[in-house]
Amino acid sequence: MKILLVEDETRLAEAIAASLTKKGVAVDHTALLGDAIELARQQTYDAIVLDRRLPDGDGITFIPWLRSSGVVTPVIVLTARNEPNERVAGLDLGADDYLGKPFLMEELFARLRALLRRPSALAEPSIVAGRMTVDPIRMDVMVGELQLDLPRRELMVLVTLAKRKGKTVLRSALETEIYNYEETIQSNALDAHVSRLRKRLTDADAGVSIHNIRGVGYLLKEH
Amino acid sequence: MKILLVEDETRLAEAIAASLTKKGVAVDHTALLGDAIELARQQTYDAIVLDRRLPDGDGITFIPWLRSSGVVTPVIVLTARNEPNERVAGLDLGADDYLGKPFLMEELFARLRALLRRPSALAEPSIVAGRMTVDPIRMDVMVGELQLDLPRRELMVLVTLAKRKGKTVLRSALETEIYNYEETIQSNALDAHVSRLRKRLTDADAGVSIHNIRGVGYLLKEH
DNA sequence: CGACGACCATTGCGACAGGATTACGGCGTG
DNA sequence: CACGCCGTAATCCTGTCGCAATGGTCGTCG
Repeated sequence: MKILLVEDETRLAEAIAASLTKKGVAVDHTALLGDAIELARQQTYDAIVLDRRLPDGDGITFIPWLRSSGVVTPVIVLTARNEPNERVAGLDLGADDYLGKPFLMEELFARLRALLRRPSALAEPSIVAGRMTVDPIRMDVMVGELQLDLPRRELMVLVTLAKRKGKTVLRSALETEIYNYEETIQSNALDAHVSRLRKRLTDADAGVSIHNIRGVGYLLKEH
Repeated sequence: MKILLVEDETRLAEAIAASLTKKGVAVDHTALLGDAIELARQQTYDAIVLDRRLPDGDGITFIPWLRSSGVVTPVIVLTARNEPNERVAGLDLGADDYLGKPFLMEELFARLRALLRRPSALAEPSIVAGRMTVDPIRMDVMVGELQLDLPRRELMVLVTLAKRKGKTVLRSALETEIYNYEETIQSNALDAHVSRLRKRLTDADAGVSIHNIRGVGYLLKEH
């Protein structure tokens, strides 16, 4: 899961990013509306968390722009005060949820999950593969009755592969899904994660295997 | 799928070529407008990626030349800044899309796919042949419910044959489609690929066969 | 009608690129 | 300060490719 965070208060942004990252969510962060537009143009996110007060304008103007570009990604708007009229205006413009500051990280994550669960959104029910069940929203993995806890990066790899099980996932797609634009990898870090993940999957007897398509990407198959 | 890349920044050009090649797209690359005209005259491409700033002129002048020659190949223009007025000018001259630098390879590929999907262009819906479904845009092949993973070159052979299934594809056409003008083959490499591809197709029971027309080329038939 | 030559099919080989694995060190966390 | 995670890089391993040798098939021409 990857989200775009548009927030100019550094401390808050860092807190949100840290909290979500811990849960296996990749976060692209920017403080400017202009950059946000650029990023949204370049890739698709599972959700967008948007502050209203931004240095270069009202965040809410971002939403019509998105929608007119045909982007249906759910948007959560953060606002200093939870004024009812702000709420209405925002929702009218296509925001999917509102959250007044201050708030608990837990609540933000819960609302994100809720949005992603909605059938209208890019709903993703749990994925079953082999003896394994992957919940791409809660970001957890069960093998049989037992929860398999995986390190963050390996979890992200597994979830994105599971979302397209049986189909090849481009190497580059994996990279953009798992790393944000700040952390560029300049080695085979991805391969290393896949390798370690494979080991864990066989150890846990998950009933799946990760294949490589040389020069193209990876592919999750049940066996 | 084969595209013409006109770009004089070596590093960027290499990055684009590498990225597209990985996805099974053959790339002819030139840094000069003059060479581009020459190449476009000699063969047809599925799309053209064109930088504006070139050593021997503004890339955009290429488009009217193309159009007046009756070439409808879609063109994506790369430009340093995504200025609205540049945008308008370019689109007026017949460019099909604009992409401001810097951009993600993913986006370029996505836009290429989008252009090729347009009905006006050389639209290519999935091709069904036997038990096999070939998606010439995503460059993948399904047999029944299973994805058939093929090495890059064999994949390219299969896709170009599938695009004209039931019709003979000239040997020379296959060669220019699969190799760019830098890598010339001086052996029966093509035959070897066809042979290995045949084996994989029968193994997977794809329900098609590749016939040879002596002295002319190859032909994909369902059986 | 038979034989020769051109063309094609198949397969093994060596080179090479790209992936797999793993040890190491840095870093954060409890 | 001990442990686990992560990125890096060194090493090993495997798939793919172009090539060429061999054997087969088809057409043509004497």
